[in-house]
Amino acid sequence: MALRRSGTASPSAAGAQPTSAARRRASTVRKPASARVNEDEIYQRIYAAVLDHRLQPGTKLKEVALAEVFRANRNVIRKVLMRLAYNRLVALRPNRGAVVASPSVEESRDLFAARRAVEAAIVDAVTRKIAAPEAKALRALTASERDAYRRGELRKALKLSLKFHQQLAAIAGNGVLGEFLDQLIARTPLVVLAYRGRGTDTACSIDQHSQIVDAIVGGDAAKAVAAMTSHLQSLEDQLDLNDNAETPTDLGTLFDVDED
Amino acid sequence: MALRRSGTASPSAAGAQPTSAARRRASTVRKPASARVNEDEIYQRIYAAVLDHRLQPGTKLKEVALAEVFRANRNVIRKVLMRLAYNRLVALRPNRGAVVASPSVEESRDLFAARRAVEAAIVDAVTRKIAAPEAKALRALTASERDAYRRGELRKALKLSLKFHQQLAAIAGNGVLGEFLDQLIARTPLVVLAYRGRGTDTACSIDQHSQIVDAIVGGDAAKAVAAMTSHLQSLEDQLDLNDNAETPTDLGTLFDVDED
DNA sequence: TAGAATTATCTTGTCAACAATATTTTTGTT
DNA sequence: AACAAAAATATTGTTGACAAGATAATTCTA
Repeated sequence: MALRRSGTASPSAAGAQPTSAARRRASTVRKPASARVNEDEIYQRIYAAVLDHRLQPGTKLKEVALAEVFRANRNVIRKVLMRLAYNRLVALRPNRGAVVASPSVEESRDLFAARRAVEAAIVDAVTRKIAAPEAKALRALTASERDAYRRGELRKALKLSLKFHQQLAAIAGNGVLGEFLDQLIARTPLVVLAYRGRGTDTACSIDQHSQIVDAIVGGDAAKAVAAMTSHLQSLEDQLDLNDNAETPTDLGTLFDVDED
Repeated sequence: MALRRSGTASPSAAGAQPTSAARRRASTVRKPASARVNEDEIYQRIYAAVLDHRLQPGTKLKEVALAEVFRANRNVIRKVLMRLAYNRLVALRPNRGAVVASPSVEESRDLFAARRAVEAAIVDAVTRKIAAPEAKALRALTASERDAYRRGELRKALKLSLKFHQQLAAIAGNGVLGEFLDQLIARTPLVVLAYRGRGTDTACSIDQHSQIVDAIVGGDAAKAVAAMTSHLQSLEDQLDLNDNAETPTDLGTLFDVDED
């Protein structure tokens, strides 16, 4: 039997085996199928929402609600939630659904300790194998990072800061450590968000990045590792242990999906 | 006291209760639905099959076949495959299904390098915070490990060897690093299997474990880290770069599910 | 007969209904 | 009125069917 490429024909004309009671929704409202969002975009959207503080820790992420918002199937939502759970951005409780993760103090400390371990190894490897063009690229990266910060483009500066760490991992060339760093980077913002002190800003990190590059191009692996370690330590030191108030957000029109 | 994480680090739902309505299949299949395997067990079963060389790298893992073998739904199989893919034991190609992963030489090297980085950090932390009872437990572990090896119980010895590394992670108390180690440990056997030289055995590792413990209880962090690093290095050095022949196995009665 | 295009089959991806569990609301008792 | 039990609702988990895509087989042409 040939497969018909008949697009999205409505299955109302299925006269052969209408055994199921699926036709109850046959005459229901038909949304003009505006913007169907695919899996990766849903992931990014929810992730960004968590990072933008629009979804606070503890917020329940109900499958049907998300499915309706993104015009996606519940199956897709479920997959996305599993991915988010894998990165510890949401907690998946059996039979009780998903909630935005609220990392504990201990977990936060562990996270930074892990970053120190992983990024120390990365910097060590980079120092041993870096070539001239790569060093130049690192310099350019820190330069544009500083530039963005001076212009007040904090969002861009933060993005470039992330890219700096990822670029180091790329130069190191260890795929496994690179994956680990990706995981750590994905989890870090939630921790920072949960425990940041009021007066915190990311100013200092830029100079520290430059110092790391200096040590790397200088060929001093121990110094480079130390620079990276203290950099991450200073980031952790900016964190606080105050109460994290929970004000459960409604996720109705939270995502700016064009809802007609 | 050992803080014990859940066996394999996985964000998936753990509580699968067999309270399902299995009676509905009474008329469909002639045989009375013998052994329905739950998600975790399926994971372990496939994982063991990969490690036991019954499923060679490159073997396609078809969803329906697995579902029939394990008397499970395709959805469950899919979830298991996602977990396996997350641990890089299978490769998940879009629209083309899952195959048992065949780690490259480069990936294998990266894996061991990552293990050195992660376990170095673990050993360092252990050395700084270890207490008397924990040290005693480590001693006992290496002792029983040596015992098992001398008795020729290689399987048990290998298991205890794994436990040694995990025990260190537990003592270190860093959950994030512990998760990473779990991932690395899960991936290691496949690499060893793919690239092991013929004359390789795990004899030497036992003495090295003792040396690591010696350095730890001696309070010499640098020495302990060096011992762990060289231990892992020696494991990697036993690997080979020969051709890995692929003889695709049929997964028919490969799993010893009681198929009546 | 070899190779390419087409058809057929197989496999994964998507979907909506159904079942089971958790949560909320209501009702009854003290 | 407050607490507890029970019903009602809501949410997650599971299942089978259908659609889309990929692989294998076949046919057609040179």
